[in-house]
Amino acid sequence: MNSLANSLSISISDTVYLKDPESSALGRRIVTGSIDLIDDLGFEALTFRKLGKEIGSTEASVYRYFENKHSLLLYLLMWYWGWMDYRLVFHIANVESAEDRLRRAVGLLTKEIVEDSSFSHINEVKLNRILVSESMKAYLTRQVDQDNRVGAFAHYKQLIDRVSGIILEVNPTYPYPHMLVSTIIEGTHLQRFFAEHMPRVTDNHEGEDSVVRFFTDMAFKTIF
Amino acid sequence: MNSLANSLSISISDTVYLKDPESSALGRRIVTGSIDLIDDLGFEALTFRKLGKEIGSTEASVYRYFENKHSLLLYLLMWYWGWMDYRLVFHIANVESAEDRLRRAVGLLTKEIVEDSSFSHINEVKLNRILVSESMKAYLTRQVDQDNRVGAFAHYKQLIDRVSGIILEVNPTYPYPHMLVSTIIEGTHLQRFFAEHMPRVTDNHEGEDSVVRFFTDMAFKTIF
DNA sequence: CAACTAGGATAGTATTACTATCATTTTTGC
DNA sequence: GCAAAAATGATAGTAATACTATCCTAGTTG
Repeated sequence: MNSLANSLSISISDTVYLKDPESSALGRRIVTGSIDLIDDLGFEALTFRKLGKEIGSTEASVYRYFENKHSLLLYLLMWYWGWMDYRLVFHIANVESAEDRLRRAVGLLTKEIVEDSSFSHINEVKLNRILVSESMKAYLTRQVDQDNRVGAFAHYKQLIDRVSGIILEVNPTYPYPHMLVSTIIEGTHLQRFFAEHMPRVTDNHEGEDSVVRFFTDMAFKTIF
Repeated sequence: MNSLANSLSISISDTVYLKDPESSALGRRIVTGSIDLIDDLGFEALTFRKLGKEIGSTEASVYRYFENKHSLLLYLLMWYWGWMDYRLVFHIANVESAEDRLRRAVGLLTKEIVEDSSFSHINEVKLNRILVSESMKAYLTRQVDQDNRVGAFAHYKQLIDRVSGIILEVNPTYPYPHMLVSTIIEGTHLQRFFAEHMPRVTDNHEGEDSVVRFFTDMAFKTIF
């Protein structure tokens, strides 16, 4: 997977950045550094001043790449969903049975990412953790319609569409495939957050990944 | 329901406020005004300066009731979940069959609130809208453990426990009742948000409330 | 080698999130 | 009905944040 991945890049709408961070070493340091800092301090506590310092650059330079930290977060999420969609395509390639493909897809969406593929300057383990606690803040804003219009959620929607398509292959009459998939995706993040911070509103059984189990079981029971 | 409700108040942990807003006219205006303003502008754009102005008071006075706007949001959410829990208890009282109780509970958790019961200075329709777009921001923070420790999520957890209990009555061996209930609650908010802003990741069929249908169907298929 | 570009250094502005102080009004206890 | 206490208003001040602007220097490109 490594060598292929090296020659492959995830397309990000140029509306979320001022200058493509892939186009320079500084840009890549901004992305890498922002992931480290958000993972460390949380998105709210991130400032471009701190980020500049972290990567041995300045506030002003960071502003040349991203309009503000909201756009930077959109960039990271867009990368993540593009990456997930790409992983999904590989993960279900050449699997004959639609049911098997669905099972694999749900597994991919719900499993925690514990290993950095290190195929880029982006640490996917950290980015996955950021998704859990920060991704909802990216769309639960007053700007969501505008962000949506310029394509910030394109990969996210595409991924959901792709899995919905598999659901419809398994049962063409199931009426809520998109709702089911978006519930699984966001529900996974939420349950992982709860497991860590509010265990009383979730369930965690030893010897299994309860999040994967719950959502897989739920999906297969629901669609029939 | 009105007269009973008048003599009944929802208990809010005194750790989320500096001075009980129920204890004075100004306090109640702060609460009412904050709901109006958050509904209008969004939580992010709320400032205590604006809120003071809105209610014909001052920034400093608002600060005498709440340490900051995060605490104010916790207060509103705590009230909401206390109110929902209270409604739930009435809604399922004297219903014999556990399955019926569960059906009613899921209905209550997933239906939109369209009518202000006007049994207090709190507008429940607006508050419900605030829940949809802002509630997750209240716990997806770095402070969540501290907020949790001082009881900010007590009503929320109690409500989830209550519904989980009904699920276990219906099927005592179902292993993920809390996960299911919290998924339904938060999933409802998310799907309502998506319906308005990102329709491609949800499903909405005419002539029905698809959110209620989806989650009810999902719950009953899942627990067996 | 001239011109352009990227990035660094620094300073400045408006807004925000408070905190402090003091005057005034309202409430309460007697 | 009055003195003491509490609540609120008015105003000012501070530190941090989220930018914007300017200017300088080091590459890089043609």
